[in-house]
Amino acid sequence: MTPATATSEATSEHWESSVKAPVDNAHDAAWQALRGAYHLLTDRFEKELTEAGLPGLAWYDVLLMMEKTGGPIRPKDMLCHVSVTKSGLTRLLDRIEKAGLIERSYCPSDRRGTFLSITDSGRETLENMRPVRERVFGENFTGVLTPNEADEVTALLGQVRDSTFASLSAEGACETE
Amino acid sequence: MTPATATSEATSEHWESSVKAPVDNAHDAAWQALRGAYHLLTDRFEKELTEAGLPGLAWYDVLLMMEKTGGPIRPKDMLCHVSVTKSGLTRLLDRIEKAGLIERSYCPSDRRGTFLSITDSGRETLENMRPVRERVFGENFTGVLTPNEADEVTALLGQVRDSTFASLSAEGACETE
DNA sequence: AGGAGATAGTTGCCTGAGCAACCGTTGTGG
DNA sequence: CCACAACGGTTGCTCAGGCAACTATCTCCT
Repeated sequence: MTPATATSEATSEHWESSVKAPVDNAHDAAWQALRGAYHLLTDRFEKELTEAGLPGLAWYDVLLMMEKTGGPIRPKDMLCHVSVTKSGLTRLLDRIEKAGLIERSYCPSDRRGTFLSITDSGRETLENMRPVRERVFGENFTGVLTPNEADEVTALLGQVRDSTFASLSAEGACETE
Repeated sequence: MTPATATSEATSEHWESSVKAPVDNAHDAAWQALRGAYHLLTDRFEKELTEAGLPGLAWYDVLLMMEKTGGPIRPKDMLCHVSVTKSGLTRLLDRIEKAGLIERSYCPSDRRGTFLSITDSGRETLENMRPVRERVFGENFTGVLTPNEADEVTALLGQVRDSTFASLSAEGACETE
């Protein structure tokens, strides 16, 4: 993640005591739960993606996004959805392109820009990852929260997200336009 | 971390039909909210810590933990609370020690081990970070969620966390080869 | 007691990513 | 039409962090 990324050593047993770490108030407990849920789940997902042949979570995000949009997409429009800087994105795309999962081409409407398209190989790879996603999230997320509970999470954390996003935007952190 | 408010109108001009790709179900929305809330909040916190003079979030975690435990603590007992590997921790502690915020000494009961203690300078630094923490979390977490809502978050995400933790722990038996 | 493992911590090597400087392009005001 | 700012993307530099190998110690089992 940020640097919240793949770890094989730092998972499992290391989280044990953190799981039951005593907290002094409701908000701390909520933060602990949020943090733990996020880290454990992404760690597991990334780990299983890697085992299935996809180097990292960011690759999955990129491929998924490109499949969703359907047509060519430009790096600058990806920046809001992937949590890397633009230089990081350039190199991430370098790697993914080198692996043959996406292609770069010239953007006709803006000669500064680049068009990215997913290749057949990329689509296939993404398809291969679907069961992984379904397994992991099915076991630890979809299967754990009822749809109503999921809606609650969305409502509660959506507030946090939007509030924080507003704070950050006010400081000029991440312009999404 | 896909802020719902983010817009990519540059692309929608070309691909308006497919770009929106709204989240298809309750669980995806919940995951998006979780991810967004976590990333945005930690990014903001880390950024403000840095501005206040503390290089990173991990430094804060380490100092906070050392203050909480009071006495000397060993690196291995820290691994559960900081999400880094042991080698990463070694070097993180190197840096923090070099900055004079903690001290290493020999562990009398186990000659392999190390004792870590927080210095006065470290305590002071941590103290200086408290207002930062209170401001950020006050604005974007504590102030956004009522105590009852925080409890809900704890209950819901606690399930996810524990379930995922269980899956990871049982990884030895459950292989995907 | 003694040897086979496990454990705590450190280190070498390498990759991934942020920052800042840069280049070519686009857009804007005069 | 031109000068100049803003933008999209890439690259050099640097650093944090993971993995694997290593050392020194401890633990357990016979």
